[in-house]
Amino acid sequence: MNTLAEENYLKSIYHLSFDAETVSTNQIAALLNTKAASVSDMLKKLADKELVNYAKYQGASLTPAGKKIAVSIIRKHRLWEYFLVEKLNFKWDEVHDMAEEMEHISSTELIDRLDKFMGYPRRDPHGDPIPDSNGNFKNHKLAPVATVKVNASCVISGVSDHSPIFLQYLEKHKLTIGKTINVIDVIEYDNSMIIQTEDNKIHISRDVANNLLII
Amino acid sequence: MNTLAEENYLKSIYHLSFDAETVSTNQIAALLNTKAASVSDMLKKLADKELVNYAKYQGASLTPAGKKIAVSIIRKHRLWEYFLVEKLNFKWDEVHDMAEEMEHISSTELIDRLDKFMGYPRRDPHGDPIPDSNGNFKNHKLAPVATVKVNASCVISGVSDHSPIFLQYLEKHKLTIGKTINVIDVIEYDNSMIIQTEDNKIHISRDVANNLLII
DNA sequence: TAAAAAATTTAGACAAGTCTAAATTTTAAT
DNA sequence: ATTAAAATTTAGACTTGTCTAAATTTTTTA
Ligand SMILES: [Mn+2]
Ligand SMILES: [Mn+2]
Ligand SMILES: [Mn+2]
Ligand SMILES: [Mn+2]
Repeated sequence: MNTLAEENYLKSIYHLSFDAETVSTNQIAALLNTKAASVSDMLKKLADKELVNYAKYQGASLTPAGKKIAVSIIRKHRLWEYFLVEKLNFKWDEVHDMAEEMEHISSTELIDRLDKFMGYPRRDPHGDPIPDSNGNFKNHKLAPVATVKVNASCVISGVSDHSPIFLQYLEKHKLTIGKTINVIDVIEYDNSMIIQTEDNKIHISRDVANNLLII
Repeated sequence: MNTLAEENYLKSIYHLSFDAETVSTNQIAALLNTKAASVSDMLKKLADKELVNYAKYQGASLTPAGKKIAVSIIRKHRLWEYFLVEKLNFKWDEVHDMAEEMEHISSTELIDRLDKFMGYPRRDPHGDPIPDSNGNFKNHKLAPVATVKVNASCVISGVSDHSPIFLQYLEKHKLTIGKTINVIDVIEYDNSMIIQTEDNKIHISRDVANNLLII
């Protein structure tokens, strides 16, 4: 149906569309580790296939057809990540690259059966919502810990950086999905924070506070 | 490491090597649904990478390195087929094409964990042996039902045609792996056979008798 | 609002993998 | 041992996806 490259472009545009109406060539290039020239070529092709809306120099957005494909890839990615963690006992920092390959297995029957096999999980190991077989899911934006006021409590619900190094850091400090934390203090100088977790009190940098998401 | 195309060529050469020492360009082309010219190009490339032994016009064979890759692809293919049938409840005639995609998921850690998750199965849904994580397995050639003498009994242990149409035919007549059959009669005119299964007596054509394997 | 900077597109090239048609080599048949 | 047929390889072209360098457009800045 669509090539692996096309699927990856659609997925990238979808993820980038979370913040902005329209997505720029350079944003896509940065996310996919390609060059802007390559992105221009691909946007032309995807526009021909009516999977993206694209006007030269004006950025791109997904058409409904393109969005549908993007969501189906994301569904597959997250279900495979869940499988790898829950059934094969991988850690949450180990599964992303494997899922990047597995999300391109084409059969939707396969992914629907996998979904059933696992009991229709709602969220992947990183707290991200899993679209159902119709592509429906709530994708509400979570707030970073950085926005929490002193003395307020909240529950860790996601991450905006999925890199192994960050996930390992969180794991080490037991800052995992579902844990409740309380903000003790914010150091104004560098915006770092002292937080009380269920397990201990720790000092997190501004970067960590920005990439750790809460409800 | 190796491209998808390279992996498919290596796997084809491996399968074809079962019957002959060296494999011809046309045999590979037929199996892969490509043209002989494409095969010549690829054999040159694989010879450069020292994955096949290749002398122009003389056919090809796998080097130890090429064989190792081929076996690892076959291991993945068969483990995924087992997963699809045993965990996701697909039928044996539905899984081959999905496994053709899944066998190219690169992680060996993933496939080793999948193997463990399923309890180290020895054979795939079609009776083919599954190589262990070191690539070791017994691949002894099974005899077709066609070679069984009248009145002899045997156990169905494999198939040499994996097409859905053939597998569905076998399923319909309960000629599945593990079933015992007894040859009642052979019709000399067309080499068809009357066989007694655990369930009923049926008349199978020469083609069926050639593609159904027994121990 | 005109020049400078940044972003984007176009032009031209390349690698992988495939194809058709033509040339070459091997094998089979007289 | 020639010739005919079959198998295989080479030549040249095409597609997808990528890149660098140059040209163009948009956005910033002063
Ligand atoms: Mn991921
Ligand atoms: Mn995830
Ligand atoms: Mn198969
Ligand atoms: Mn099989």
